[in-house]
Amino acid sequence: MPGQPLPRERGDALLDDCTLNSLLRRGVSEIIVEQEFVELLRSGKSLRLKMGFDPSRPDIHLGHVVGLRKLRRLQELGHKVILIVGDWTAQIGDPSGESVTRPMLTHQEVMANAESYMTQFFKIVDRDRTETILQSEWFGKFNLATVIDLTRRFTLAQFLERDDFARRYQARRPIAITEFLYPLLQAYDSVAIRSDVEFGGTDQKFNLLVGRDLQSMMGQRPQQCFLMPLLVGTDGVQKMSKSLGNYVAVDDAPKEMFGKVMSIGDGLMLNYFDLLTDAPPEEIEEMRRATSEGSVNPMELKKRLAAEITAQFHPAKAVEEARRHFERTVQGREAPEEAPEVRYEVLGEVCVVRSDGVHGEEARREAPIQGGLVATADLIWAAGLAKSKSEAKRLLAQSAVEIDEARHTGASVALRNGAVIRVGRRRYARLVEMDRRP
RNA sequence: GGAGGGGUGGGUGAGUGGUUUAAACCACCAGACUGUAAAUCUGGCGCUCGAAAGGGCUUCGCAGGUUCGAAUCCUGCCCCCUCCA
Repeated sequence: MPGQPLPRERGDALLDDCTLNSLLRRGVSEIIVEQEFVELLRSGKSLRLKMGFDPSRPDIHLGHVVGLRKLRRLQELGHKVILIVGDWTAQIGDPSGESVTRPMLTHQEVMANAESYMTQFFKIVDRDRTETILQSEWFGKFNLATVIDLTRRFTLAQFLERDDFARRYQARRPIAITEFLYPLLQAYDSVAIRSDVEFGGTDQKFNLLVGRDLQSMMGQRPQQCFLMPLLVGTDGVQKMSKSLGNYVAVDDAPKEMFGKVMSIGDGLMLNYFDLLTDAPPEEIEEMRRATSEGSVNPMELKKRLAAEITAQFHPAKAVEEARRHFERTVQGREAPEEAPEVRYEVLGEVCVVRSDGVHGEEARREAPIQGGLVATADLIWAAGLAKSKSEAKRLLAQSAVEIDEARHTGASVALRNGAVIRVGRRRYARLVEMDRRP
């Protein structure tokens, strides 16, 4: 139940062995230092849990959710999340992505991105137990002297230990000097907010450790580093990331979310159950057995997974709709209950089509009409179902086009108000003549 | 400052004058199959004109040049890497 405020009582009593065990094991890659972390939890003190984000990438996907769920659990135990808006680090670019130099963001853009990030963030994490701070609160006061003081504390050799840097250096790829500043700034954040525990994916290990070191250099108790496994993306190979296009966004519409989860390989399913749902371990074990025995259809399990994940971000009704939509269009190969509408009007020899297009932008395109028939490829392109006319022709040749549930390969077709065009498995458009509803 | 190496399609990466819209692999798209948008197999994967056959244009960091013809040769510029100082 996302967004629901939590009961206020502190949770020493809640910290039984079972809770603790799941906290330390499930969806965790490594805790540095685990023993200290457990002691902190048991101390009854409300901990300051640090989580940073880069406002140049305001999108949250399931890969982030693994960690956010963990934060939520800890909030339930009475701890507090400190969310840092990385308005300075964003200007450097996290070296782990091997990113190209990024354009500097204006303050306005940063705030807009932060806003959008937070509405997604608070779908999982409790807003009332979160404090949000901008890095500029402390870095705004920095000057060259402070920066020099910071850089003096670490050596090149130490930084080249970092996996990303080491690999790039070995591969003779460029590393900008500013990139060395990234871990330093992130580390200083920990000092500034007196972090008790910092959270991040395993690729953040180095940055988190620098924070730990810097805190102790500056006379603070070093933070614990809580590292979470990187979620494998829908391609089943690489980590989930927006730039690789293998992600399921927290903001995805229910149908899309459900479908994307269904598209993961069967082998990835149990991993997702483990990291992204509350399914008890015994049940996951049971699923593992059932699938390897072949006594259950993996598709049924995956539907359950898709439903459970979608339900974390959408109302139950929408989840049911998404499931029906999937069963209808993908399994049943039928037209969806409602295809997106594309408006058209006939003006003499051309058919003018207005659509939002497959790529989002509003477009007004024309397809020629001859003897009452429209050129099919042009129509598909005009309706935004193909990127170019060439692509539309290719799709036609590959018999990927259906009009009113009948395969269509002809070069031209009669225009009909209310006709449903389908291209491939997922692209649909319903033709609606302007000022007339079917 | 000096010496050398390199920049190829969304990615990795072949290709050193013509058969190159550029191998191969990945990603992606489509079809077949499947009670999954899994897996597997097959095909496709610059734009444009054409019903089609086929034609035109555009592409190998950027800009010029040599040549009947250039990703490939020459010149200048930009960027990256290595070594020396």
